[in-house]
Amino acid sequence: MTTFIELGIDQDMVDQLAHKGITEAFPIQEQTIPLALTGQDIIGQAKTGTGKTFGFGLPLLQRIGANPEPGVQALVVVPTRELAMQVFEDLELAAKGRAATVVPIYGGKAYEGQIEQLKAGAQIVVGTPGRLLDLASQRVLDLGNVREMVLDEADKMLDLGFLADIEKLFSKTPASRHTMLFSATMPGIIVSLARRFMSNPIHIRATDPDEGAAQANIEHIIYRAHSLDKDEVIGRILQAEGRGKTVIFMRTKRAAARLQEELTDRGYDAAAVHGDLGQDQRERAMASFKTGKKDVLIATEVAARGIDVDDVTHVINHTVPDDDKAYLHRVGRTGRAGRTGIAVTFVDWDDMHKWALINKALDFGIPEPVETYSSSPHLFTDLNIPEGTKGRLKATPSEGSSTPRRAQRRPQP
DNA sequence: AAAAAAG
Repeated sequence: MTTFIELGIDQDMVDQLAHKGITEAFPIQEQTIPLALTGQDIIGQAKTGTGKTFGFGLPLLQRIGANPEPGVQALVVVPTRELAMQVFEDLELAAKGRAATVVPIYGGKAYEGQIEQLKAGAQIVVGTPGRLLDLASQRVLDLGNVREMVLDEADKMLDLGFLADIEKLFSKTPASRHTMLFSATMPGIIVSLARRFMSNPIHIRATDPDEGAAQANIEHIIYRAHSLDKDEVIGRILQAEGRGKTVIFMRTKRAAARLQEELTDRGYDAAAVHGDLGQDQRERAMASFKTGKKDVLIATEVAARGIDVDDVTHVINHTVPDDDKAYLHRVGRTGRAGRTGIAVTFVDWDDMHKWALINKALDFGIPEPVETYSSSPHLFTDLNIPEGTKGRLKATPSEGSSTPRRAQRRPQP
């Protein structure tokens, strides 16, 4: 085991982490922190839930120093507002004993408070591209003195939807800056593209090369969906013994809103987060899920990346995600920090090909879908969820019934 | 094609 002290992190930050029970460095942290401290540009790749945030966050904070001059010197860019909040909170925790201040900058919020914090001299900014550029063009955010720049979920940030904004942000910072890119997924084409913004980057992969792309501690269960009632199966999963928090991913905002209504009707108090909601609603939903006030979160792709919630035991893909990367990020909301998790994916008839591509890319080795599959070693048939298998799923009296069963509220622990 | 990200 390696301690953060051994990696070169200052005692005050180590103490703050220790208060939260974080004492041992993850492999990605062991590998990136010493290099990042020297100013080496880094592309850091490690599986979901294995400590990437502190892998860049600790060296970033340390290089900014405990008593930096006022003014923005570090910029962390992320793809969603909720992830901005979360990374902000992580950095703020580590920097608690320092004069350096961290500020979250993202849309959907009043400008006033953000502008005030910047004017007050905040040194470290965590934000989403739109609002960052907005404030930069208003001359409220000066990126001319940025020494440290990070793209979290870097492959997403360099994807078509974000690339133009990211280029603008880079162009407003000094070329001499220290640059770090982190993600669980880093396609070769993105790595090549990334070099344009970096100087002699080292690509660090904290993964066993022959281990496969998926998290080993997540069990993948694949249901052929065209002959089953998804609501029925979801109802059973929500009653599964030992179920903790559950995230249900939907393809569209409308579908997410509809399922929330449906589950509410059936007695499940589910939170929902998607882009049709106001920012205050989004934040309330995330908060109630994090605290456990609600243990089901219905989400669009907005919650697929980076979001770190303790005790998420199940992820349900209501439809097949776009590609293998999207699949990995979504299911990576469970099985974090060494825990185990279960990922259930419904494959509609129209999505069979999409699933086959994901199956191939991730090397799951699940045969061509004929019935219903689990990644291993269990082979399931439609709706025939084996009773007592690993105690994961509870058989229900309505099995085989054609009328949708009214789900019962799960007994509170 | 949808979602995300400024308003």
